[in-house]
Amino acid sequence: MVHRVSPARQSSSKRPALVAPRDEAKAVFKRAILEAAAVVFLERGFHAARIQDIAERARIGVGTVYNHFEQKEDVLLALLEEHTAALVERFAAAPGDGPSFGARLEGRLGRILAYQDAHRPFFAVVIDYGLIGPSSGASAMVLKGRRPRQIDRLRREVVALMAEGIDEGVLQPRLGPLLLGRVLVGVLRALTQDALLAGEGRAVDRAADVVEVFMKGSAAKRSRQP
Amino acid sequence: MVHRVSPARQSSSKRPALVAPRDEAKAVFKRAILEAAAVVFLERGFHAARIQDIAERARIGVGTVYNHFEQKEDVLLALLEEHTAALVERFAAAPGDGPSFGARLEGRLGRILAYQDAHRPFFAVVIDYGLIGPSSGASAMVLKGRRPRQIDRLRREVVALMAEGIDEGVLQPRLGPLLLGRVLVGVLRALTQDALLAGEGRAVDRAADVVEVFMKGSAAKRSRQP
Amino acid sequence: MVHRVSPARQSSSKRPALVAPRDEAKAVFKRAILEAAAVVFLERGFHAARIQDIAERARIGVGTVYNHFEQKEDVLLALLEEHTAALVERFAAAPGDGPSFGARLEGRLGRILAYQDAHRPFFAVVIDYGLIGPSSGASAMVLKGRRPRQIDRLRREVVALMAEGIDEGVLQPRLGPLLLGRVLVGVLRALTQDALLAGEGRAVDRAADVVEVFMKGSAAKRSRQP
Amino acid sequence: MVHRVSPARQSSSKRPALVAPRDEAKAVFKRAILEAAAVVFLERGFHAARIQDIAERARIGVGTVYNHFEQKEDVLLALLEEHTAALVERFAAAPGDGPSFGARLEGRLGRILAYQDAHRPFFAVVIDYGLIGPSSGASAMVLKGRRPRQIDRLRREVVALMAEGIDEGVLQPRLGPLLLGRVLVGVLRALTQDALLAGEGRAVDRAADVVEVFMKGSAAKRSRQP
DNA sequence: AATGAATGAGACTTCATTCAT
DNA sequence: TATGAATGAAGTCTCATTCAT
Repeated sequence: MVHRVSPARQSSSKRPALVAPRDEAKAVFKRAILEAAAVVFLERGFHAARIQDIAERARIGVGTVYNHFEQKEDVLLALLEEHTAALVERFAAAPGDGPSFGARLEGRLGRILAYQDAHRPFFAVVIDYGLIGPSSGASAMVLKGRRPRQIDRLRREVVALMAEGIDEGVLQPRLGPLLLGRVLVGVLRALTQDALLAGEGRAVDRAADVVEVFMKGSAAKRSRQP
Repeated sequence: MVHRVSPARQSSSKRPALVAPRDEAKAVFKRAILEAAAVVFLERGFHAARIQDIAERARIGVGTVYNHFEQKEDVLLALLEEHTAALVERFAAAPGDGPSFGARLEGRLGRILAYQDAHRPFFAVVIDYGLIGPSSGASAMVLKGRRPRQIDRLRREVVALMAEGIDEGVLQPRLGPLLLGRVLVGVLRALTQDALLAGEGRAVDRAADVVEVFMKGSAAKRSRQP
Repeated sequence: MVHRVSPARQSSSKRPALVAPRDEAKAVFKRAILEAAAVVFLERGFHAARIQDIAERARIGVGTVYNHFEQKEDVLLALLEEHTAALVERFAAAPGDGPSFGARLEGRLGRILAYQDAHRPFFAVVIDYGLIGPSSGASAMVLKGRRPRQIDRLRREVVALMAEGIDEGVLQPRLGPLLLGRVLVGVLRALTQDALLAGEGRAVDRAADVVEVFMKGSAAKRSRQP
Repeated sequence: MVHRVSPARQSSSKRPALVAPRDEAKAVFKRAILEAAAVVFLERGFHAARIQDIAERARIGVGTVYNHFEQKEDVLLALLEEHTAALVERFAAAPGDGPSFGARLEGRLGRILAYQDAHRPFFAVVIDYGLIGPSSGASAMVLKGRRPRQIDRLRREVVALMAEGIDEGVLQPRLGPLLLGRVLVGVLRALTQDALLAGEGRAVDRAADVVEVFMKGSAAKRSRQP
């Protein structure tokens, strides 16, 4: 019966001590749980993932997980919310993104993919459960009625960007922004997923490919992009 | 203890009575189970799907499922194999498919999507577990070591077609046939999935869109498509 | 779906046609079931023995078993009753058995062991469930409240014989007839069981050993046997 | 959902507090499970014994049984191993056992029977499954391939002792040590089993009877024991 | 009458969740 | 507060029994 003081920290906290030590410790545990959960959910899926698997990977006890989350479902939800919030942030337009739609898209996607590289296990989970909507009935079932707030935001951002593209005459209007968003995610998934699974290469290096395939594929008929 | 003579038949058998009654009955039950299973797997995912759900939807007893399949896993496997075999058949080149790569692709995809319209619940399952490979760790986990034969075949066919496209100079070689295959499936999924979930429209009507988006998106640099 | 006319007969009926053919056929099935059941009960025990195992070994359908016996338990009961009746018959005193207690015992046991050789699988079952009483709580549980009539008779016969031995001054009175009966069965089991399991040798050849060991072991203190 | 602190303790622990409390608690539960299991296996046999029966008798939850044993089968195995180890210990020759074979045998058996009195339910189980080998096909089936180590040891000890008796000229060589061992166990079982089932008397008081019956029954022809 | 597929009660086993330490 | 053993609800699977053929 080992009483560990703190969970395993692969990336130890580099946060300035602005937080009360107690809360910081709390945050450390929460982070460790979520990191472990991302890996386990990815490897086994939500249902096959046992709380014990998560606890073991986080090097903490099962009971501790329940000190931070009410139910298993909440771990997934927290995972989605936390990281999706980060994605929303990165997907926002940035000053240096260039004027053309393609350049803007590449900038935004690039930041997302950089984040993906830093948090691979999570990303696979988020693609499955959110991003543009649950990718399967199974995923939807796990979330039951709950609509994670950040995921909704991210989806709206993606759709809004697609609408921009249509308005600017670069994306073909026929498919509509929602479907275009799905196509974008489909291409993204296709081109970055194997890297994820195989564990080689960087997703961010595929940003240009994703943009090119998506843009050409979804270009408006007489697309003239300078 | 009610002894039902036959399971629910949503689409009653239109087969001529060329088969021995007993064997026919057996086939009827098996089919009913697989049809029910496709729906339940789609709605809840493999893990959350209870044998009882499947049995209830097929209007049979729980034990009956086990008269036809050794384990729950085998139901999924049989489902994948049976329908994927049909997909392989439809994905084969057909005489009237037209000469250009695009025309051939559209013909092949069209037949697949027509099949999808006839067997919607199944298709979502096959996309998740197979088509071009398990779409998530969860899916891979369910199949454990087992590699469904037909799914392997279908994947090889898709990849081979992509290779043809590259050889003919219509698809860009940089991504390679496997990645191109993933892109195709990604686009297919994106453009037909909502129809599946919403239950409206026909997937087959999207064939042209899928082909267009994919072909343009994956076109070789100096592609000259008449 | 094969419709067999009659079950496997290892030892086909050598009975004169004194019985109505219909009843004869019925008896043939019943016998086949009991023979198969003896083997299966021996190999796996009552609980682990599936009706299907019995049916398969008898080369008949499961349903047929239920045409002859109401429940699984009744198969065991019938098995015990039928063969135990035969044992009771053979255990009865016979004219040519010799005058001394030892000679009489050897005669009686010899006939029992000869029967055992002809019906090995059954004998192991009867030792477990009856002979002198259920040999374990498990066996008693299977029989629930039911006390097979013939087994009770056999037990009474054994005990009566032991009482004779005591009365004649050859068996020591201290243990009492019931315990002596148990000792006899214990020795019998010990000396014939391995032959049963290994399948070699004849139990009947052990009769003299059983009698010798039992008689010497249970002899009255100043036993003077001519 | 009641959380009991400790299982029923019929014989509360008389151990000095030398052990860490947690480990002690663990041992308490394991012991309670094994004690309960011995009774239930005795009363109903392995197959008819439900985990729930064992849990109820131990006054613990069903799941708790699985915290201590992987499968039902392992409960039986642990039961056999633990107690058989104790039997092996007691069956070993002891300094004060007297010189003659009979005296030595009586000493050894006496210790075994004293143990039996202290652990009646278990003893019946061990006679059924082990001691000198599985007493029925059913018992052998339950153990599948597994050969409990301690039971093998005990059997070897018994056989070795029989061989000693033969070598010393007190036991008749014709039957051989294995068969003699079986006879010994058969007599033992016969003379102590009813006490077990009826719950009256002490097995240890039968030691002399067992030895006498066995020794006289299995004596070498011209046995002259000083 | 024989057959074997259908049936569902019931048993084993897993695992989310609780709570004494 | 962290811990991990205890708990029982729930799911998979088996198999005695029924009954349409």
